[in-house]
Amino acid sequence: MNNLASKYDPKAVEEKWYQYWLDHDLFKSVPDEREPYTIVIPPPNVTGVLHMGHMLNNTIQDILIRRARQKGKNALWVPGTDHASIATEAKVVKRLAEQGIKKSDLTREEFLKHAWDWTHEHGGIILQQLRKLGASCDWSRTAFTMDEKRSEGVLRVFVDLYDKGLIYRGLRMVNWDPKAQTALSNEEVIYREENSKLYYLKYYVADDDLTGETGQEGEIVHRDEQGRRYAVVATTRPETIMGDTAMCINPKDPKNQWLRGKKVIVPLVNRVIPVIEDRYVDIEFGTGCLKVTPCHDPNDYMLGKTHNLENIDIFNADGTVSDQSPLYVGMDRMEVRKVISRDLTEAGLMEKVEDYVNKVGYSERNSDTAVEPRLCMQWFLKMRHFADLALPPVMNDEIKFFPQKYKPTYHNWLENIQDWCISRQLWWGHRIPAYFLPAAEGEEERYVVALNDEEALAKARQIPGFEHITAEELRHDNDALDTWFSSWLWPISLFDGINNPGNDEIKYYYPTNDLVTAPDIIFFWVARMIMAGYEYEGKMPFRNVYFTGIVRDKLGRKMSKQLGNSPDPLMLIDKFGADGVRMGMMLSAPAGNDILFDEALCEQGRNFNNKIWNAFRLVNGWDVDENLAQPDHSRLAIDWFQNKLNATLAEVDDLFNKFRISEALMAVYRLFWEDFSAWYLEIVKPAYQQPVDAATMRATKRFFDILLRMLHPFMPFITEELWQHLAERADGESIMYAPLPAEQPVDEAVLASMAEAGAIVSNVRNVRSAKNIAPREAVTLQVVGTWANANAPIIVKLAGLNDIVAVEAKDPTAAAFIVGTTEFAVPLADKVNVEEEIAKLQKELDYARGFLANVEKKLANERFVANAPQAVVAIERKKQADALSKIATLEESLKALKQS
RNA sequence: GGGCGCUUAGCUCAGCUGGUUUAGAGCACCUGCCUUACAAGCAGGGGGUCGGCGGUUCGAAUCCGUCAGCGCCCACCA
Repeated sequence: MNNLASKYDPKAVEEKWYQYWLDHDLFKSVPDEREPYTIVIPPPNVTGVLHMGHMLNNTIQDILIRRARQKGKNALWVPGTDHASIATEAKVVKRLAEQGIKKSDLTREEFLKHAWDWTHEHGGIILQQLRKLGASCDWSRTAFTMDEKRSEGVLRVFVDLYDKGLIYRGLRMVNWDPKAQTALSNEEVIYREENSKLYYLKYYVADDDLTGETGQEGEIVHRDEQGRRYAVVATTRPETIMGDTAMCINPKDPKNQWLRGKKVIVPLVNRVIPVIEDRYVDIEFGTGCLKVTPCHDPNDYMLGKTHNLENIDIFNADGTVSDQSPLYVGMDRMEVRKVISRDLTEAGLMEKVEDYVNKVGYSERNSDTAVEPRLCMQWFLKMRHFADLALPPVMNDEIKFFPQKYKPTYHNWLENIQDWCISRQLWWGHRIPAYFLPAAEGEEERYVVALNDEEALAKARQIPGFEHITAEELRHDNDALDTWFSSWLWPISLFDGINNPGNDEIKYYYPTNDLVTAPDIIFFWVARMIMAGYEYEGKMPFRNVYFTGIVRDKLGRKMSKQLGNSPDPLMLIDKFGADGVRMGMMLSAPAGNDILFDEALCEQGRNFNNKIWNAFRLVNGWDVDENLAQPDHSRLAIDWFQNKLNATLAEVDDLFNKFRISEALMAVYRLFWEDFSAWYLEIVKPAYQQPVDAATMRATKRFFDILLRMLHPFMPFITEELWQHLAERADGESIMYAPLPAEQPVDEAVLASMAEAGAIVSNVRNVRSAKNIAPREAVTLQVVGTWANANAPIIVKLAGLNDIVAVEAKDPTAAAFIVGTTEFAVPLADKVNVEEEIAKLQKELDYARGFLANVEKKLANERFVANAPQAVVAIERKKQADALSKIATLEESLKALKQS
């Protein structure tokens, strides 16, 4: 009857259909008269490998884009990759090191050659992996943040913002990554709580005459055995004392009044430094004495500026001690901490060491490297202007965030925004288009900012005194731009909107519709895209932002290589099929929460595929008899399922509009498994080897078609595979473009009637189950009193009845149950167990009485009757009447049973 | 220190502006079934009083307050 295997085999169909879609350019989009629907992919690192976060994120995007196609939109999903400067450069440096090559031995050009080689070697693997998932991106548009167009756009934007006065160069305390040896933005620093130590160091008073008394009331003066006085400073970073140029106390601190105007000696270093006073110092913390190291702490830097302190930079770029320091030159900062702690102790200059928990900043890209505050010249973008552009549209929901809870976070960040350090001391990236003019030692650096060498030269020659400067004399800035300085242009640059403003593509596709991304890049990327969008297009870059959760394991732990709890997505696809994995992702992804991923969910997805597959096998195997009349139960089932389908279509639509995609999937899942397979198909299914009538077959295939369309965004492969068997189609056609039916009204009465019929069927099955009555053994259903349900033929078929008969009083040896207010009974002859029946009915009676008591309590409350809406009171009265009737029925049944 | 969010069956979550029979779903669990679409399955079943306390109300899982626990984001206390 059927040549399809009894199990669905994803491997046999996935590659075939993906190739089919590619061969027929079905993911391709060009502007036309249809309404556009656009998504730009959050570009993964070009040399990255697919992980579970990508799986989730891209599954959602694919679902949205496929659904948009079904809705008749011109759907475009643009793919691409990100050059990820720090991460990629780090990988290249590491690889070179393995070959015995040091970056510092290479020229910029040589290094970049290696980097491009690496990129071409590993680049785009991740995009290949996305195809396995079924991602329907328009691959002909694949972009790279460092390809020609995107690079040109970045430079144009830099020049433009410089010309607008929004970019400046300055000496600032920045976050320095000593491993990558580059500056970082504030956002690239991750603070982690750490168990460290608080070291209490002795700073002796210089030229102490030893005459000072113990001090005034409230003063705390330390003395050693010789009577020499010293101050105690608490610090977590004793290795920076070589850079100390002052000690600071709060002028109002009673403990330390005696130190005012004194000078103290830096331990080991023996440098004499002044005691300064500043209200910045917290009297309560430690001893109230703060060591001031202006070059190695942002706050100390501020103090240094205010109090005109000397700056001693004791660290090199790689975190080793510089020759500015009198001690430990060349030693690594972390090593120094250990050594100096010992040396201080041995010298008797350590008062004590305490355990202390504090937060230490780490580089986001080199997570094992503590960030070092460092004073250096960098490029910055003024952010106030951009914050003012980007805040209102989100706060007033022109751009909607899903879930909404990220709005305050966004607001808070923009309110307190600081200038963005955009320069990186890296080669892999967009080279900063600034050109320095020759300058004498000590003279202030002068530069021009221009798109290319020629323009730079022309600009330079306009500067008085430089009319005859040559290209060779101009020095191109060696630094690259922060990666995010290109990513923030993504929704514009993908359509060449920077280089070629107002072109047809940008006009058609921009603003894009939905952005799907993880919340951890809300500042790095989302906020900045909004800024660039308004600056360069005057419009939002996207209408909705859907923040996915972080993918965790089922115990709620973050996925990590160390824990080994991060499954390989491709292995999962191999095991469960792409559709199964997609479903597994979505089943675990409630909107707005972290997702707890469990392989069992992929298994559930695979099982569902199998369910669909087998339902299809069933229908596919039916023979049609054109002359056969349609049975009543089939006609009724079709009417019911049509209504159920309409209701679910509306429900799914609503859920999608709210980005409740998991719930939408669950609605379709239940519709297919419960309503369609367990009920509808069981009703219309002909007896073994019997044909089905033509009308029922037509309706069933039509339902199947619509169900496949509804499922397609979630499970593109199996739906395409089965769809081809349902209808004749031309080469190049695809379920991907098969529209969903328009909204249709739902007849609630039909649904209610079937619900009642279903309850009756379940009750009879329950009796069968309890009494061990074989499915084939027909039973009779008695109805006590008057009752009517149009779906009686369905009940007869599904409950395996030979008849439904109305009776005045039920058979005394029957198993009884109540649905609604009507009592039903299945005569059992000798099988009845009177005791059990009594117990069962008694339980129901107790429940009904309790229920009634509740209702009557309400109705007895005059204020309820007076104040509650009429409708609510009416409902309560109906409940009361129903309960009374049910109780009467039960009491009568019990009485009869007990007499028998 | 500031801000946000969460706490409903064993697990993961719905339950929107308070009242559609004394709370729903999926999974898990229990019982019985290899009933020719599917054991990756079928049928049936048990299970929560909605974190604690107090308040508003005729009526609260749903609103307010408070306490407890959990989580996230931001912030220069060395």
